[in-house]
Amino acid sequence: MSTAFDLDAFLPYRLSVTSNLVSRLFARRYAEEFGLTIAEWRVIAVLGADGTATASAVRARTGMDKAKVSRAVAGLEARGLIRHVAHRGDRRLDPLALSAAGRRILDAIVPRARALEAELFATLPPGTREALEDALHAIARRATVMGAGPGDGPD
Amino acid sequence: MSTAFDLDAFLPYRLSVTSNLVSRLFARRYAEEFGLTIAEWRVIAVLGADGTATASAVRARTGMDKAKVSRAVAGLEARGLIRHVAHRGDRRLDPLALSAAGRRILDAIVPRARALEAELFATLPPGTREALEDALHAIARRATVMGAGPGDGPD
DNA sequence: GGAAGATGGTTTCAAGTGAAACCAATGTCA
DNA sequence: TGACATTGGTTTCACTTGAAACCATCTTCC
Repeated sequence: MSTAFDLDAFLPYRLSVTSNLVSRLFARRYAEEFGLTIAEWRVIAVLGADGTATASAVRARTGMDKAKVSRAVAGLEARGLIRHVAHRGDRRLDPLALSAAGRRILDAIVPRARALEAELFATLPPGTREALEDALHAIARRATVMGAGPGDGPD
Repeated sequence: MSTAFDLDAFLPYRLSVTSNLVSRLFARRYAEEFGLTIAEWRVIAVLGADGTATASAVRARTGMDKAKVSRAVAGLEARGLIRHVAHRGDRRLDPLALSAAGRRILDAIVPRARALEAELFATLPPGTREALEDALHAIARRATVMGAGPGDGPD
C-alpha cells in the first residue's frame, strides 16, 4: 500500500496547470487582436516602461531566454514596431526603443490587457489578486534561491 | 505619453514567470533523481491515486495534451513502469496501472516531491501555500470559463 | 601592444510541442 | 444490416524551444 498522494493539491502541478491555461488564453487574444506572440508583447511592454533597453536588459527583466528575446526582437523589427537607438561607445550593445507604430500598438494593448486581467478576477473573492501576486513573488524568489535560475550555466 | 504599465505587477506575466521557474526546478530534480519527465511523473501520480486509468482519464485529470499523454505512456511502458490491464468489452480502451517497479518508483518519489514542495515554502509566511492553492484553483476555473480550454475543438 | 577571457547578440541543432490526420473499434439510426 | 458519426489512442508534420556553438566587440593583464 502506497502513501496517498493528491496531485491536485500539489503546488508545482497546480501552478503549472493554471499558468498554462492563463497563458493560452492571453496568447490567443494577443495573437487575434494584435498579431503578437507573448514574447513580443513582453518586449514591447519593457520598452514601453523603460523607454530604451538592450536585449539583455529585456532578458534580465523578464527571465526570457537569450534566443527567445533575439527572435522576438527580430519579429518586431520586421514589422517596424521597434527601432535601434544609435549608441556611440560599446558597439556590441544594441539599445532598442519603440517606434511610433510600436507605441501606438502599446497604447492599444495596455487597456485590453488590463481589461482581460480584470475579467479574469471579476468573479473571484476580493483580495485574491493581491494575495496571489505576493505569493508568486515570494515563490519566485525562493525557487531562484533553490537553483532554478534560467540560464544557470555561463553565458 | 503612454499609459504607464508595470509588467511586473501584471498577473498573467507573474504567473508564467513563477510557474516556469518552479517547473524548471522540479523537472531537473525528477530527471536527475528518477530519470522521469514531468509528464511521466504526472501519469505515475494519477495511476498511483486512481489505481487504474485510461489515457484519456489521465488527460481529463491533468489537462495534458492527448499526444503528450500518449508519449509519456510509451516512455513509461518502455521502462516497464506501467502495465496494461486487460479489458473485456470496449477494445478501444486501454486501461493502465502501475507495475511493481512503477509502484516502487512512486513510493520513492512521493516523499521527495513533498520535501521539495516543503522546501519551496519553508521561508514563506505561514498560510501562503493554502492561499496560493485556493487562488490558483479559482483562477483556473475562471480561465476555463473564459475559453482557455485545452483542446477547444472537437476530439 | 596583444593574448586570453568576458560579454552582447545571432544562429544552428536536436528535442519537444500541439494541431490535425489517421486508424481502429463502438454507437446510432434508418 | 449497413451507412455515418463518435470515441480512444497513435502518428505525422510544421513550428517552437533552449542549449550550445558561434561571431564580433570590448576588457584585463602581462
